[in-house]
Amino acid sequence: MKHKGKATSFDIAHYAGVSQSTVSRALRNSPLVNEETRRKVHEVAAKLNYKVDKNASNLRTQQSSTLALLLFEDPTTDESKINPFFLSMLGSITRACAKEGYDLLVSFQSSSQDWRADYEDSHRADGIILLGYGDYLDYQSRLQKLLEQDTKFVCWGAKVDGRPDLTVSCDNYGGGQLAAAHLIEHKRTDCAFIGDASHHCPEFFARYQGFKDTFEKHNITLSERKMANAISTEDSGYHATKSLIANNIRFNALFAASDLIAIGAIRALQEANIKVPNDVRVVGFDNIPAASYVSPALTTIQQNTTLAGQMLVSNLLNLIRGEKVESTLLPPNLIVRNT
Amino acid sequence: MKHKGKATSFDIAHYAGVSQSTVSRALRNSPLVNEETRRKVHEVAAKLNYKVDKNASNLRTQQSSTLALLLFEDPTTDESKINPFFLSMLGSITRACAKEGYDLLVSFQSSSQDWRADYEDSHRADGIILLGYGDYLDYQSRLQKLLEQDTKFVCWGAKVDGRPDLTVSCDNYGGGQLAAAHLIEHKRTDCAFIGDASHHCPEFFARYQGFKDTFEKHNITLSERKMANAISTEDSGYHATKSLIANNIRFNALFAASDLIAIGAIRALQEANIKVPNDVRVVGFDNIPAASYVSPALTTIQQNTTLAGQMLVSNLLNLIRGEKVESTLLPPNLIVRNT
DNA sequence: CCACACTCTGACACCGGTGTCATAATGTGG
DNA sequence: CCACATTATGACACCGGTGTCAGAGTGTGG
Repeated sequence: MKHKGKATSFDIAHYAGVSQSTVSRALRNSPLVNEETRRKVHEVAAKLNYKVDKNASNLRTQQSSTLALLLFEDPTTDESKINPFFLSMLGSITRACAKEGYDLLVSFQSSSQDWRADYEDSHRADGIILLGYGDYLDYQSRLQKLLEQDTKFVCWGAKVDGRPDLTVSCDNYGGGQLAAAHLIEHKRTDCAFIGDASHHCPEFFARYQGFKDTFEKHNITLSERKMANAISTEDSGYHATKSLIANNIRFNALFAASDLIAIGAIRALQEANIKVPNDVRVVGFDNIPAASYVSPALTTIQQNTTLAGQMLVSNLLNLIRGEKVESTLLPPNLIVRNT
Repeated sequence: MKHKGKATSFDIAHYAGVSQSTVSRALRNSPLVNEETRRKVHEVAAKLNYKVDKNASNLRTQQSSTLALLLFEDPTTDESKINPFFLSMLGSITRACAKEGYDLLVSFQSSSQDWRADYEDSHRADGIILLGYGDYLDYQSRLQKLLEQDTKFVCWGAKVDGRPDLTVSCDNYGGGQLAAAHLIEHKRTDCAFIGDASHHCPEFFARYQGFKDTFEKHNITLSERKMANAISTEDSGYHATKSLIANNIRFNALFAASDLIAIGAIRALQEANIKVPNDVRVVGFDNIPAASYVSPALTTIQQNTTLAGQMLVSNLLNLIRGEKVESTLLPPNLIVRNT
């Protein structure tokens, strides 16, 4: 019963004394096959350590039980450090896939290069999940191309008007509102914002809008001067905050568009001998693992990554199955810690 | 020239006015095909947005240009937080795969459940990378089974004597030596160790051994009492350190088996009003991204994840190609920060 | 002009499954 | 006992490529 190479369904058929067709049916528990034959086949298959050849199976059925994840990195980020928020997402997406019986192909994309978005074209994956902040070079036109090719995909991130793709995202606007309400409650109305309030990054923009609008509802106008641009890295947050301080701009609260930015901001504040939270309260966004490790522990707006991963996967699967799917907005959550 | 469904090589053949065989050859730039035909075929293929069907191709060639990554989680860790060190590894492995033209299938394994290690059996992947700390339930016997099946795989982690698998690992023993040398240099010889010095986690054990041996070379014996067990989480490090303090155990330096443990330890020290690094110097292990964010920034032993990822992938590929491969030991690196 | 090498192309089997169709075996009612 | 439904099985085409082999077409030397 020893073999060279992997066993095929023909081997099983031979040893079980049935035809290969029957083996195939038996292994997939088709009701067409007799209970006893089924048992016999399963038994032989187990003994030979037989596994269905996915390539053959996929080829025939024209589907792969595999999803592809394209992770877009912040172009300026150094290559060994990946945004921890996306890593959390990756974890939950993997798990969600596994739960649905799908495998996951992971690819990190440098947005500068050509996308490696041909997983579906080449029948490697049934659908694609796009993960990344911001609006990359040619993002729109590339999405358009995916749509034209009738590729099944879902995006993580802000729903942009006029972009007809299916998205799952955190309610960034609502998160901004939560942050504002929290600071107002603590009478900190002289606020700085570190992030990017332009349209480059729709997520950051929405967070800022929700933040600003809430203040305005309380008849407080945020000063344009107290804003600094930053991308989602610790370093960028540090330098942006540093430049505010250097320009002698004062504030008693700071809202950062992401936790990494917030962590960098806190470093800059502490270096300038500004006490957190006594002098300046800080609120971040994402609730990355490190947020609870830094000291003082970061107050932040949590995105529910577990749920997000599940929604991305289940929306994508529904799309693949041809069901009607709507873009999904997930509620954020204020986590009050020590800043 | 508009099609329903995806184009096949027959479609290309039809439009290019050649046979399907020639299309296949032309697309793979076989020297057998005439330059002009080659160009023509490529042109038509591009126009039809043709992509080779990987399933068909893999089925025929019996290889998948895909590697699988099995990530074993610390069983006690809450599901949304994954050890950041492994996430860094994941990033570098992805990149290394891409560079070699391989795709990567990612799977998170709960070690309690059955391994999902049949990627090779089912021809989904040409080889497997195993990533995880420690010696899990049935780890040995499962590896044995992989070996018997002649599955190609490499492991990250300590080389355990008598385990005939191919590994890539950081020189954990050497890292422990570095940590010890650093502390001795600063005259901190009254050291605590937080981790697991038993054999449960061979990586942690090797780190401790290198640490201890270096002290002994300086005629200093580490007190068994100043050790506490912890798994690689912030929380575990916190509680372990807390219990040392509660037992009135004093020390002026602390070596943590991982950065997460170190970060938890620092929190416990600070809560007990013990100053870091003035009262207690702390050295971690891994150099996870958060290590540089926490304050004071963590002094730690760096593992070169970029190189590690590359070595895992290239060793595995060599193994697949049937070349002779040796287990690889990577040199660690002391990163001095503020603890 | 023929033998032979060389270049390029097409026909065809093949990879290992899945789905369809035909059919053998058995049971059931009239 | 025959007509017919029901159940279980095998034969076979098929998915879309790749590799082998045979042969057409052209060139070169004797």
